[in-house]
Amino acid sequence: MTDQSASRRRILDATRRLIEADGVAAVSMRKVAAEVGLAPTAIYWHVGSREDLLHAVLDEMVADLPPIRARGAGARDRIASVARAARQEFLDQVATLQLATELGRGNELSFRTQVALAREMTTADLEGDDAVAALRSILFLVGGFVVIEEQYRQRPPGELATRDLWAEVDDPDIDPAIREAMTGPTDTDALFTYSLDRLLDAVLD
Amino acid sequence: MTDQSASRRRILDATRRLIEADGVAAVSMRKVAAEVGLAPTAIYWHVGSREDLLHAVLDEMVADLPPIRARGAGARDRIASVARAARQEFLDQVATLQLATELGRGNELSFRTQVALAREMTTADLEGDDAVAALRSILFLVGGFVVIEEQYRQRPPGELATRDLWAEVDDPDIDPAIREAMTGPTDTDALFTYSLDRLLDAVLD
DNA sequence: ACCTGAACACCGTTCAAGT
DNA sequence: ACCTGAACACCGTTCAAGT
Repeated sequence: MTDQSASRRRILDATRRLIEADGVAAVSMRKVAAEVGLAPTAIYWHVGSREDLLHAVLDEMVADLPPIRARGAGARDRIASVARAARQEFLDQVATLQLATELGRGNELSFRTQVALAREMTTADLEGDDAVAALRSILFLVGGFVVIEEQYRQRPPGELATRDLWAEVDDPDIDPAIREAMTGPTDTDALFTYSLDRLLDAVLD
Repeated sequence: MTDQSASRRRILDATRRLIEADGVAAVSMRKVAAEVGLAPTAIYWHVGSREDLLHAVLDEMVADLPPIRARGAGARDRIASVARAARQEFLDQVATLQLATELGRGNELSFRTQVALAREMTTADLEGDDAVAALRSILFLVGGFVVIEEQYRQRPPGELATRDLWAEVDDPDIDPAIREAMTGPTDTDALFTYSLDRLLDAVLD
């Protein structure tokens, strides 16, 4: 691992820089090669195909993720803190999430959270099918929020947000107050806390 | 709308066929052109760029989606039925979801569910911030499930599922029964029903 | 109005050839 | 072991030219 060639090291670093600056789509073999001052074909010798290259970069990104640590005293607090930490991790590391999704390795990221949750469930003496169902439902909540928030952030300039679409709704079967509220922005932080709290209410003991 | 040229019609149909068979990535101007028997450059005259083409196809896919209808008598049943119908719609129309995500128009799909939920909230006399928070949390639950299930389905052949990763876990802080259960398959239908029920428990009155 | 062909600037990838 | 250059089969897109 430590005796990799300097060229390989520079190729991986340049690729990661490209991804974090302009997204996965911005990575081309010719661009990476230019960045490190090699012929495009030299990349193949060091890291293999474009896909191999992206996988290698993701490996390093995943290794660099901070561990998910539980905080707090009670079981509920600790479980909630894991869920919040997992979400925060990917809000902070958008490139990692995007690359993992692109390569079909989102499950690897999810796994870290699964293990952390399983530890807290065990500590809290939660057992059996209920514990597993609770674990998985929390997992989907976190994963769902992260992925949807990410999609929301990547909405192309021209596209309308749903709050704009709501401004044009004129439906007598819909409470005007609800309609009005839907034209406002969504506070995803607050919504996540709310959803998580409600789910934990229902799922724990 | 009805007086579009036959060529344009055939271009849109061929593109949609390509997307539904092999995914968005399989759509190239040259392939579409070959499919309809025109020179690649003729596509530009009829539908504009590749992006314009994809947007036009998505427009038609969205128009073809069946309306989301509430079923049942009580408020809770009707709200749950909307959530289930919304999820089912996209499990049935994977190509539509994939294309919308790719084009950053996932919010449009979400909007249909938002309106249907707002109607049921109004009928049930749910009002104020609580109703909106409930609506949005249900929305994120449905959206999260749909997107994650979709990602899960697209896992490339070589990649490991998290259940495989669990098989190698040997952590004294994790209940062996939980570990064992996590090596099994996830019944996403049951998990969705479970999560939705728990959320509705906590969110409705 | 509708379509073609040539052309440009990009891709990923293979492979023989060099040092 | 490490790297280059030529080459192949693809891309999206523009534009002048044809009917």
